[in-house]
Amino acid sequence: MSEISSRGEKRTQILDAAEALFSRHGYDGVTLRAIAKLANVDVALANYHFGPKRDLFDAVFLRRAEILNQWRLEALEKVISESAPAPPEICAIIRAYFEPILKGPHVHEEGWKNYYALVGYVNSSHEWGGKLMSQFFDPAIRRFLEALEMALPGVSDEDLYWGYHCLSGALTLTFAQTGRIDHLSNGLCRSDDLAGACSHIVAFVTAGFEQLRDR
Amino acid sequence: MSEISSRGEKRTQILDAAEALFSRHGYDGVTLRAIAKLANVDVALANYHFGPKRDLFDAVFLRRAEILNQWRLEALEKVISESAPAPPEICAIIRAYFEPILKGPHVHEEGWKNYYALVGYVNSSHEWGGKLMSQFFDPAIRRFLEALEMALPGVSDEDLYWGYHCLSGALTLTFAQTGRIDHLSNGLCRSDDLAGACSHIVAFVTAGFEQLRDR
DNA sequence: ATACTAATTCAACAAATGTTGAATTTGCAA
DNA sequence: TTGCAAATTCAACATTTGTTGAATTAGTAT
Repeated sequence: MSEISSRGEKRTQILDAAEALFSRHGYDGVTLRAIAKLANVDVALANYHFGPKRDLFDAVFLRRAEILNQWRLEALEKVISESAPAPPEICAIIRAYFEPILKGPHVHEEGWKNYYALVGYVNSSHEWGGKLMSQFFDPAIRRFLEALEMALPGVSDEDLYWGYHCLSGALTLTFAQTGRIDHLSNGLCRSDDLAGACSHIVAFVTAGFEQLRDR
Repeated sequence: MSEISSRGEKRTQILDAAEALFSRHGYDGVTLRAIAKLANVDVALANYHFGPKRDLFDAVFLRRAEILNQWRLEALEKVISESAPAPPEICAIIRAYFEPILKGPHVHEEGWKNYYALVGYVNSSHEWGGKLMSQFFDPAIRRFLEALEMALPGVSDEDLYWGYHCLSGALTLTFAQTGRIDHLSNGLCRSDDLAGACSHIVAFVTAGFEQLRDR
């Protein structure tokens, strides 16, 4: 008929719907029926494709995690190799961490926006924060910290980790897109303008790390 | 008998239990029965004291919000008046924002730790992020931004707002105490050591703001 | 002690939830 | 076309959920 869904399409529709809803309301705030409704699909289909609810959440999280990591690592290796054998500039490292994910053409896609909000939710959540984030993002992060260590010789590990903590907090809140800064700034800054946020954050965070040198 | 609860005590027990559970599992992840059980109380009692579930959540959030604001504003006004008529040091402003809440003797109390985690949850959540945070914390934040504006003449509002965004992200993630940095640093840094985190964050954020001068 | 009100429990409700197994449809190969 | 497996829907389940009204207890003023 006039249906747009071809074979196997509904599986993706479920992932998209789950992504949109989980990112806005969290794991427990979303019912399988709400997902099914948004995806124009029967309730039972989610279970058929993904098993129990928790596995569906994992599937949503996993789908874009690898792509994200790949972007990051590529940009990072490029920066490192281009400046070798000298250590890269701090600013270049920070940019390699932010720009691939905040400035690509994909940031205007609804799906990626939702996914970023989901990462924001996961990262500052107790239940998921520990396991999921480590599982998928630690390798890229460690490579990133190594690069910073090269660029900041003599700086203590403790300082570096807390520096990353600050960076991560800023990125996570950006991801979450809560509309908080919009309200606070009377619309001058917009939390859904990820690319616009990027340059401000890069400058801010770069200064935060550079300050570690003279302590 | 040997019960410890005197009259009106159970109301507080409910608030404490709700605080602990909401902060760990979010609004939808907590059932009124779980709260009642942790508080050693019947399910119906929460409704009797606070009305529907949502109002209980608000009550939990409200209980410590005013105290928090008071601490912050006091410290801020003190810094401003002590340096007047010259604008205060950026570092002093930042310290006035963080230290009253991260370095007081209360940070070791279970209740306050839970509350901070709750603020972390609320701040990066879609449903609450906008309304609750603005409602209770905007006045103190605006005063804080005014002080920064004094100390950073010529810096654009946009830069200031994004600076606050970064600061807020770092603070929020600290509040959340997800154990992420513990895992990442192999136990070298501990996310429940709020006072220890404070000095690192203050230095990082101060540099982030100072960088705005020369742009 | 009595009466009265606030605090607390008890019992139960209708609605919503995740999950399951059987039934039906769909797309494709023979 | 027929057969077959994957995809999808249907109908129903046992639990759990927030909420409510009646019943009971505890504290307090008279």
